[in-house]
Amino acid sequence: MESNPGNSMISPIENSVSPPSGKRQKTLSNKDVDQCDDDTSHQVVIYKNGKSDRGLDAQNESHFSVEPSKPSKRGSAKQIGAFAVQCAKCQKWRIISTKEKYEEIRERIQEDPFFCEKAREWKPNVSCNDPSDISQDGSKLWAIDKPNIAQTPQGWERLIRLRSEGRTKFADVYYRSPTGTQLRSLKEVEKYLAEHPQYVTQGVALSHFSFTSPAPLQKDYVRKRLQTSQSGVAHNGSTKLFQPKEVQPVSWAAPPVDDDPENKKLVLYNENNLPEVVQSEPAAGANEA
DNA sequence: GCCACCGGTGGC
DNA sequence: GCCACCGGTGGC
Repeated sequence: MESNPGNSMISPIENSVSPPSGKRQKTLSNKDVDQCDDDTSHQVVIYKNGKSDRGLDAQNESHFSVEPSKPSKRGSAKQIGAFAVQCAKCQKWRIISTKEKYEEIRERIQEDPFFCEKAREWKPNVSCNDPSDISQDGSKLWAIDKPNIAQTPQGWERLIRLRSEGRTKFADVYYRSPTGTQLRSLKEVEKYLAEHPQYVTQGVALSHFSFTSPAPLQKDYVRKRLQTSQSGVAHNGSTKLFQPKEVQPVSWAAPPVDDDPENKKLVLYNENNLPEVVQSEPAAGANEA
């Protein structure tokens, strides 16, 4: 038995803001991604600088959609563009069709490793022989999600809101209750459930909630208290996209790091309006809507 | 007025 | 030192 489920999941996130006026000035350039932390192996993020998304592997983007349920009041919010999971066998990334499916997989990723075949539920003939659905080329913002996060209860929604670069935190996690109430901590959930016992009766429990947010691959996305380079890491935040080849094997995938409960999932963020996918290998069919 | 976004901080 | 929690507030 393979000692480790070693697959990770990621989810591309994109900036769904689609302001016609589009004056996004943040365009991180390629410096963003510096995946140093080799040991973490649990979080990755890629930021997409608005370049071209030429060879999009569209087939996925069409399905997924993390609809912002609300036209985002502030146009700056970045939204998750897609969710992906890494095959425990071939290490390739597969875009997961829906957020729900993603959460379902994430919840059991350790006991029930993900393999390309599983993606056939929404991508008919896919196998390990097919190219990865997305590649880490620095054109998107990536973040690794934590494993073992319970599936969001029916009727509820788990939201991840990214903060902008340079803030003190990477993202905020919220839950939206069936009645539309947004809750931002376990305490609030606890209180809410106490006030709405019907959900408890239905089986909703505190253990079904987790406010643990994904972490960015780009380590300096979040402002550090002191950016001294005390750890002689290879952290060269200058301009450079990390090289897919080199990087891939690192963190996220980390098949060998089985005991690391962390490294299981990833989330990918993207600042553009386009949903998805990087110009990875020309996957089969680029059928963009 | 509401709420998305942010920073501060107390507790671990 | 990290992160869960929460209050403040500016943009809409």
